[in-house]
Amino acid sequence: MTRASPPFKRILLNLLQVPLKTTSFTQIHSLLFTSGASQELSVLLKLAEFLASSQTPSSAYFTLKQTQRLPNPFLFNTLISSYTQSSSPHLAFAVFKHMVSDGSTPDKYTFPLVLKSCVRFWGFEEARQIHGVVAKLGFLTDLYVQNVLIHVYGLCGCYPDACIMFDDMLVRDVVSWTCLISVCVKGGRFVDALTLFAQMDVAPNITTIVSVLVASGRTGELNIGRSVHGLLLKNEAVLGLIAGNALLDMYVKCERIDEAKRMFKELPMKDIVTWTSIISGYAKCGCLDMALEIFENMPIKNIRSWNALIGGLAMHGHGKEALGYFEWMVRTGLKPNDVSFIAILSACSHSGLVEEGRRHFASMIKFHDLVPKIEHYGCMVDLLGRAGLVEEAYELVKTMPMKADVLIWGAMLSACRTSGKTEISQWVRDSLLELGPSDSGAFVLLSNIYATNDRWGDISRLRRLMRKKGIKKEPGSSIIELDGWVHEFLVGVMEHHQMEDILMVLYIFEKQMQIDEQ
DNA sequence: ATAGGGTTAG
Repeated sequence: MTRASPPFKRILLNLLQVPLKTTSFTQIHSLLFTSGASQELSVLLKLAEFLASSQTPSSAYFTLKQTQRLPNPFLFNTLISSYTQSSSPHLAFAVFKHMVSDGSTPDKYTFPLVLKSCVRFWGFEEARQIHGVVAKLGFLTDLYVQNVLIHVYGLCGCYPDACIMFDDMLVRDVVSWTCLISVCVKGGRFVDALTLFAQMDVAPNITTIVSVLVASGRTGELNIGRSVHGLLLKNEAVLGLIAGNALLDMYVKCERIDEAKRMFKELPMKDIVTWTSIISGYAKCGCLDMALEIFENMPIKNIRSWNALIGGLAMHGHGKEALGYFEWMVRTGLKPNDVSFIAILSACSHSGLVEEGRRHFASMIKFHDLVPKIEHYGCMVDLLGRAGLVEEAYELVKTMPMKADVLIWGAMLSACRTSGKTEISQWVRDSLLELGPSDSGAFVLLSNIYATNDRWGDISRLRRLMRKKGIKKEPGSSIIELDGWVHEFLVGVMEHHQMEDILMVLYIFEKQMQIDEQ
């Protein structure tokens, strides 16, 4: 018998569906060979998936290898992709290592699959090694491989490498551009994302547009967001869930609640993301009643929906209510995350609830298994500072496990201003200066903090300080030299000519956009 | 058989 009979094949496939004990697996395994089913591709693919769910990479690898006279990359690729989707994605890399050291040559499909696993386990070093193998085996010119390398490097915290990949490419397609743009967005480089979009020389598709909408929202570039919206309308794009949500959230982030409301009404599909987004919109503009109403009518609520509501209450000084909803959320069995704690700590801070703030901060570690990040320390410093407890804030900054950043120093500085503790205040100023010229971005941030608080005196003092320290950048802007011309870019604001570039791109691609969303 | 997208806090 060279081929398995159809019923037998079906039985095997069904057996491979369920988790098995080792003994029954051994029996199936021998049946595979004696029946000839090991020649059936569909059975082998199921076998690969099954192995990934139950065996170590090396035993899975060698089992699959046994089924073939020559190593078959296709089967190993399936194994890699199954491990990538599992809860232990780094095992995909282990399979890859076996392939390479065992002489089973990877093919062009292997690299994107194994690189994708690196994104899931933050494997920058592994990605580099794979990159080396890619180069050695001559796959560096493969567009898929190049694109996924941009993506992996960008998401594993190595943005410069992603840029190098992108710059070195001779041919870039829409995915190449979209990869880099989305990497920028994920890393908070929103202006860079928009600048890249303005330089695109291929038509964007809906995936590109989604990233651009996020970037427009986060930079508050309503004009770009609106133009992108216009482009979608002109293309008669049927908005899918993701694009619709991105558009809605762009209006929310640009604080255009009326437009967001209209979008919300018109969206053909809504899910938990849509609801959360509109709540945060109502969160933000002070329409707490509307936010509450939507929240209560939501069919499903996740941690982000609760955080949006609690954060909104906190933002508008309803500290007690925010805490109430927090307790309620915990009672429903949802686990608060780090953002939940930023929301309630800032609620305590704005409402002067010192004792509650201290208690919740302590409970993060004790009861919720969370490690406070610098933002949480920042909230606490702010809370203590506002309550006039400068000494305690000072102790906290001294004992916290990480280096203080400019926001912490900013909170300390305002605490000192009202307390008159000159000794601590001097220490804060000295520490701030130690951040040094490399941290000129920090000064810009600080000057923004001052600016929003109408503290222009502080700003001019800060500028003097920066000049004295040899920090060249003026706060609030950065200078870039291009083709011998010096352009000054305002922080967080697009330059006029950049804006025009983007509108031009939108115009050019008006009729070329590939609407690939159903 | 391989690549890219949305929501929370400050």
